[in-house]
Amino acid sequence: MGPASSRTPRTTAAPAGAAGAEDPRRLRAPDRRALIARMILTDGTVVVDELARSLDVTPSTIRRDLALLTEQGTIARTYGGAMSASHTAEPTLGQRSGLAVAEKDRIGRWAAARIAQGDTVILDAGTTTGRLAHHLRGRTELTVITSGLTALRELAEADGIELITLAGTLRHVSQGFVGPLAELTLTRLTADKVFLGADGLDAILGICEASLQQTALKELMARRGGQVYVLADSSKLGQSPFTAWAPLTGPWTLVTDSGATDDQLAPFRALPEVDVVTV
Amino acid sequence: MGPASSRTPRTTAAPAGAAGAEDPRRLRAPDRRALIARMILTDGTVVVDELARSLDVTPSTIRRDLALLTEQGTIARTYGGAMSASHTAEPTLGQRSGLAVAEKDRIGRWAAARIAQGDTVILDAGTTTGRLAHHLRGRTELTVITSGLTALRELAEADGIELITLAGTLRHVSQGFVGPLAELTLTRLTADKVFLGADGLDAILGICEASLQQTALKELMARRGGQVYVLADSSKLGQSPFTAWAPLTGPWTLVTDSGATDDQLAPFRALPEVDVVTV
DNA sequence: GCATGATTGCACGTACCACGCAAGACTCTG
DNA sequence: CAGAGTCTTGCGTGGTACGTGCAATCATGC
Repeated sequence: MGPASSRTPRTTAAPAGAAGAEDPRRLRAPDRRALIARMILTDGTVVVDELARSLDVTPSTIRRDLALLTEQGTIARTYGGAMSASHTAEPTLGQRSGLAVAEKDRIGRWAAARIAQGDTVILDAGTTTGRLAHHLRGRTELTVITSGLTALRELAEADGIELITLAGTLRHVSQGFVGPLAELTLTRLTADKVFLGADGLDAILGICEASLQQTALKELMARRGGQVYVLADSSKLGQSPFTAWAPLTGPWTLVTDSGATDDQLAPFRALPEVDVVTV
Repeated sequence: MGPASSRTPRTTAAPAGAAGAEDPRRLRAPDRRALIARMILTDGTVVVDELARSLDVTPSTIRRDLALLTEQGTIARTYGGAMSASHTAEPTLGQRSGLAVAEKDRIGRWAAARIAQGDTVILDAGTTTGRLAHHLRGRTELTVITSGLTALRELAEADGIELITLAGTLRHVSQGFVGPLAELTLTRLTADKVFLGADGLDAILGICEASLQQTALKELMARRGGQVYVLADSSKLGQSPFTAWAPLTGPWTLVTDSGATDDQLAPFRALPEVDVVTV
């Protein structure tokens, strides 16, 4: 069409109706974006063309807005529009959980593969067990008992999973529930498999944590489950950052990443009751 | 890597391992679709081209699969791929939280103002109590006991608040914990104030919920707290959407929005032990 | 009142998508 | 064991949405 047609359409009448009343002032950009975000949050889904019509801007502008909101993490684009996006924002979570994301994810994936249909499992609090929980989404006929808010978040929408939380007081730093109430709840439950996290791990001393509340709970968890798995990326092995310890008595399996050195693994391999797995 | 490789990749080796054995038979269509569905549920997001490569079929086939799954409601298409669609299809919490947001927020704000420093409060599950929790962020010297995941999320990072969760099984639709474990935990706790939500509210019958587990827990909560507040926007008053009821025996306070009609409020005002507040 | 920055509409090239068609694979039946 | 029917897949075509550069317009601050 007219290449010189740069005539401002700004004051032209709106395409649909409202012939007499010209638009006094449209929504400003930030307000419009906020409105779009709210529409998506409440309606769940929006369509680009409809937004363009109802807000009286071109689809290009809507696309730009949606791109902005997407980058911001509020929403997710679909083919002709956008939708709400609560649990798609992985990069933020990944960044926050910080170190060794890939390793934790590999460990979590391997552990998830150990869990069979019909199993009841206990998931400790922590980012690694959170990754494990992530890989359980979509599974069915599974009972998950957890004291971790991360795992809880991952599985909150997983309809196929029976999700049981322990009671307790929230440790904000570790996003997990601890204390007498958590232990009380555990006395009413057992599980097929237990997956424990660790701030530090020593072959003789066991699991190292920042507080006795945490170690006490881990000890109890280990006793309430059949098989015990300790998920710890290689940066944790041989470390003792704190002074509270949870000794591991029965047989258990150490799951770590392939970045672990032989020096790190040797003390664990020397133990007869410990199985060592690197992924 | 194949540049213009339109050669049938049918017999190319599988990407991982099994070098010698040529692919005897790829995944069957239903299996492939189930696998795609699970990948989307666990990973949150997939890309058409990657799926095509990893499953060794053309993008067309993947698109067809995704179209099928979309129609089935399992997933949602995005521009170059697909993502999980848990809340778009289902009228669970997403839509419900969309209703009367402003009212719920006003009610939550008012309730938050009732809570003093040093208080211990019980927060029921639900969106309205979630708003209440939202307005407690930043407060200090406060103990919050809750059975709701929404409140838990709001206060997970609130360092100043001692946050205690009840144990229990998660009801995915209401995002709250219920069951014997929740009740067990409550027997170890009391609070100064209790804030209950409601799916429906009747002056005589009490609080209406979808399950007896919920009503049983609400009853117990009411008994474990000093003052009892029921937070219910005006759309809930006089409604009985379900058949499970939690009667309210002692004195309590109804907190609703100013949209409530006199007809709705009259039955409650007639009760001597009930205080009615509109915000 | 003027300059600067943000915002918007338009145009263009690219990528993705839906549909139809024909060949191949699998299953069921006689 | 053979043949027919059904399902599935790969490819081609037309259509649509997408993202971005560019120029004009509007809002804001001095």
